[in-house]
Amino acid sequence: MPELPEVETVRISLEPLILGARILEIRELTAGVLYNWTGHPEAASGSTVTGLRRRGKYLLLDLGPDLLLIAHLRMTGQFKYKDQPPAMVKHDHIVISLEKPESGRIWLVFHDTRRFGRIWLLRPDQASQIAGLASLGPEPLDPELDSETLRLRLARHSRTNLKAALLSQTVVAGLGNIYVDETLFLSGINPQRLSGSLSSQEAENLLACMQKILRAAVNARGTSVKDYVDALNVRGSFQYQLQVYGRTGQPCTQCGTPLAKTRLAGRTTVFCPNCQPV
DNA sequence: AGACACCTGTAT
DNA sequence: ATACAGGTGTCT
Repeated sequence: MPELPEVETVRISLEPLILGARILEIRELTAGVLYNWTGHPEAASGSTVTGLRRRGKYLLLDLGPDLLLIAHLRMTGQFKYKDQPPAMVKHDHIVISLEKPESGRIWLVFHDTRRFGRIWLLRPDQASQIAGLASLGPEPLDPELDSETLRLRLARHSRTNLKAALLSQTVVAGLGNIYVDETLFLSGINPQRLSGSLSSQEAENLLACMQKILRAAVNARGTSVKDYVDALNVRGSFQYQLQVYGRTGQPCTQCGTPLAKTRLAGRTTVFCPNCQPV
């Protein structure tokens, strides 16, 4: 479900609600979702949420200087914020109960229909052991990222197509099926183009389009095609701005040509054959 | 680099 | 009954 804009929206919505709160207990309702690498079942109890960060599609909760809670929502994972004792429902897997200094108790429930999502409780020095996190490419919205860096990182996967390369979190972090298709459409680049074939000018345009799409999606609080809601159960609105994702056969918003669908990197890929020529 | 696996729900 | 869904780790 969630790509960079959705995870960022969860982070933004949760930050003012849980920063400074003290964890009372992390309760596991379903085995295999929580990976406690600290060696202590109660390691988090008594620790304070001192920071909420995002890296790619990972959400990182700093629990003081010596403890870290990392979450990946994968397809259908969701944090539900509650200020009343939550009634458990199907697919609730983890309950974190906290206490705010001046107010009362709050709860964070990790809910995940498909159970692909994961939560790790670990020491900060263990974070590098999460392979997917350690191998992430640069943040696409980092102002330090330049298009030549992007072009060279894409060129490392020169024998595959741009769709697959942009989905690979090691090239650039945070894009998934929706935002890769939207970025390539806005760039006017065919998703089948070889990853190493971009000119410097095309790479510059690609990065600018990627950033424009991601910023607009964050501003719209993410895309809610189906399941996605933030921690306060609020849907995003970027689905109303989608140009290609989910619009197979519908007319291109730029030229009217019916949008085409193909399968790349195992994922449905929608593009305009006229605006994104091979 | 690509197929398959992991899960459950929904649409056809 | 079958295909497909915002993702990614593990096997060819």
